[in-house]
Amino acid sequence: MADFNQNTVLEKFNSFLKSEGLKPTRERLTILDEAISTEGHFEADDLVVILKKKGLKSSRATVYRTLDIMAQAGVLRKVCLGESAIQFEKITNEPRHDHLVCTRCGNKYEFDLSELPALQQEICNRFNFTPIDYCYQIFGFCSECSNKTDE
Amino acid sequence: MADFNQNTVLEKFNSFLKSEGLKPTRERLTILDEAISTEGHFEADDLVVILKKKGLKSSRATVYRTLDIMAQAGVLRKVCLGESAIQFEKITNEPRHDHLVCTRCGNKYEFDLSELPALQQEICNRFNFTPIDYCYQIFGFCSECSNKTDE
DNA sequence: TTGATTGCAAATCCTTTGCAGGGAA
DNA sequence: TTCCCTGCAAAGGATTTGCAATCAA
Repeated sequence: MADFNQNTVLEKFNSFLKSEGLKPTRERLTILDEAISTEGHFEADDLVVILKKKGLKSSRATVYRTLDIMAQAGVLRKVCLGESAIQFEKITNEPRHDHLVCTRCGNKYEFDLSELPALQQEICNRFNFTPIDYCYQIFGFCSECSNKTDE
Repeated sequence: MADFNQNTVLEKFNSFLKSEGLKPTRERLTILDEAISTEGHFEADDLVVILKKKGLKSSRATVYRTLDIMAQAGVLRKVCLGESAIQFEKITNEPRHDHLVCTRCGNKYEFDLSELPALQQEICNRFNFTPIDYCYQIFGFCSECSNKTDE
């Protein structure tokens, strides 16, 4: 189970829906549930497949539409990890981690740069910018792949 | 004109081509030239349009293929700025800047976080990871758009 | 009832690919 | 001659959209 309060997430989602005049339909709640019980990253199509496998019908269009709403609601965030499809991950209360992405084997390694929030806030202050989210990845070769390098 | 040595870039590109057994064709050099004389970000299609406007014919396929080679050669880098198309920007010797992206109006603001390289290197050392490039953006509302916020 | 929501299929957008003709060594 | 390159058009993958039927308040 998730390491953060699912009820809080549900409330957050519901209150966002209400504030936007949207309805908490069965499809939306099912997709929310599946999305936040997924560890790590996933893309829209992964969810379509999982839901289908579980016999919970939700059209691809609805999944896309709902993921978008969840991102706006601050329940999920979009991450760019060099894949062609958009990756999503749930937003938790844990300290935010970012990723080292090996461009050779595709493996991803999480790291936690504790200094980043403060530095980031400083920049935003300077620009009078209200940060909502950020995206930070380092691309390169992981230790295994560095050794295979033939140059 | 660019604020870095174009000859160096040309040499870099040419030597990459040679090392890969590729030819410095007229099309490739034209595309290189146009790409590195573009300030800021652009996407593949922008270049197609510009080249067409200048009467320099280059098919869309060749532009895509060449931009990819340039990225491999370390002449351009791909940036993810929340657009649907891949954005490119030239790699210069100037200190690397990153972006604040306003998700409301789409404006982008450059910032320079001087502490980042050292922190990043520290992380890479810890993972024995060889960094090639990174991607860092902060999304939110710019000062103008914050004021318009209706919530 | 009324407006929001869904699923489907078609449409779009960005990017890649297959292939035949053209070009440089 | 032998590869490498190009342009074209078709294919591809991800995402969005139009619309009629359906659902929730």
